[in-house]
Amino acid sequence: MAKRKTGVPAARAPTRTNDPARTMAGILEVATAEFANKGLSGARIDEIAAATRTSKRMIYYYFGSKEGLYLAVLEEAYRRMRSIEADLQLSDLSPEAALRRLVEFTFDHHFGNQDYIRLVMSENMQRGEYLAQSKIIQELNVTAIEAIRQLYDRGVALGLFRAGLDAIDIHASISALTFFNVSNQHTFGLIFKHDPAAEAARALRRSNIVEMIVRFVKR
Amino acid sequence: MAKRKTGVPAARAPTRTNDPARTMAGILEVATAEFANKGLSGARIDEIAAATRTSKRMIYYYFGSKEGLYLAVLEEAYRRMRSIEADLQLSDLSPEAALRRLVEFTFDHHFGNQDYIRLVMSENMQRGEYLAQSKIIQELNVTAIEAIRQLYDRGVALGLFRAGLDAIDIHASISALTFFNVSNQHTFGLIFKHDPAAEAARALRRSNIVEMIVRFVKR
DNA sequence: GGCGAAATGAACGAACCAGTACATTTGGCA
DNA sequence: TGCCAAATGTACTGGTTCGTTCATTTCGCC
Repeated sequence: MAKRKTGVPAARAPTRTNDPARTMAGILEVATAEFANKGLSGARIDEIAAATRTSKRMIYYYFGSKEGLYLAVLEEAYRRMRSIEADLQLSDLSPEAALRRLVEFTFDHHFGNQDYIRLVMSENMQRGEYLAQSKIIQELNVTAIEAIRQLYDRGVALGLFRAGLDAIDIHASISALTFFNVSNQHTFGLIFKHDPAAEAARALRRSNIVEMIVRFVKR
Repeated sequence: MAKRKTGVPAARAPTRTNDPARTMAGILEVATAEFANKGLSGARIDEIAAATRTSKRMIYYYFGSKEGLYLAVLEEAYRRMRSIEADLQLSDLSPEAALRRLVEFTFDHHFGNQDYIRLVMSENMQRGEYLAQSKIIQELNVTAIEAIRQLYDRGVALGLFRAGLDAIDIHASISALTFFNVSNQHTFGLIFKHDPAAEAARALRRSNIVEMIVRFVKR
């Protein structure tokens, strides 16, 4: 108002710059943290907007609704997850080494991406309602299964693993053990307080989980 | 108004009956379902009140606030959980049989009490904030650990189990595998759809979990 | 049989919150 | 260089939701 008005370019006044991609990315980043922290119903659009460089208006402009934003956050989180676990070179290793590596990776990855864990928890509280709406996610974690199937089949062929197991079932066990370690840390830790040297406790837990999976598949 | 007024007892008109215990129990029951379904922030006090024989006024009269009601629900759920798992006669069985029985029981119990699972999920979304406020819960699941410790020590003494394991760690594994089976059923089932003969799949999953735990502790 | 505390009912209010109406600016392109 | 669609800012609104106020009824007890 005071700066413009005349034909003068106003010496590059603090003027707005259109940058849709940046705006959307910024919204998604803030929204991811908010939804991960408070869940779908606990999250507040106003708080997301306030933490953004832009305004609430833009959230609705790009994502349509709170649910639309939530779904976009969910999809992005799954997509990121998949792309990371894609470049895990397992075929070079022996079946058992590959399995150990996979479990260790999953454990560390879950521990290091608690926002993702909490988003999945949240989505399970919604009974998968929003994930079901997503087309792109359906085919996602099939790759995770493929990695297990391949290493498992190799192990069976070499006589190292016992036959008759299901790759999905193995995946379920790995996920359960590593996911729970993060998802239920608060209630579990509260009842059985053992945080002194949490670092050491976690390392021990990690190796026990690896051991449990390996023992399950070996003959 | 029309019924009373005169000294006539009005032939036992549909008159109110004070029954605090019943009122509180009714509120708790409805609230448990609501909080389990929608979580703390998703739950609606008005909906709880509507589903009750009584009114919203009574919820605040007895529980003070939404959070107070939530905490009461949480405590009651944990208490119920503990009382059920208390009468599991494990000392009569061999260590391995006892362990199998404990895992099977936990699996079935988690599957059969999904409200409890969802309340625990919800509480973990709140980072254990409310559970931490509860005095009575702190000492609760210590009994669950004791059961494991006893059967494990017996197994080690008999040379059946390998030494050096931690009862809390074993408990964590059992909980993780059985809890996840319910808590993440929606996202997991969505990605790897395998519901045909869900009954059979669940039985298989159950026996695999038992097998995994047993293989972990045996020499 | 009546007194007072406990228990209950009905309606209301104030804050909160998702979503929108209106107005403006930016920037690619003809 | 001017036009128009895309992008953005500001202020508001209508419904929802926790919690309360005011009034009444029940019932144990003296």
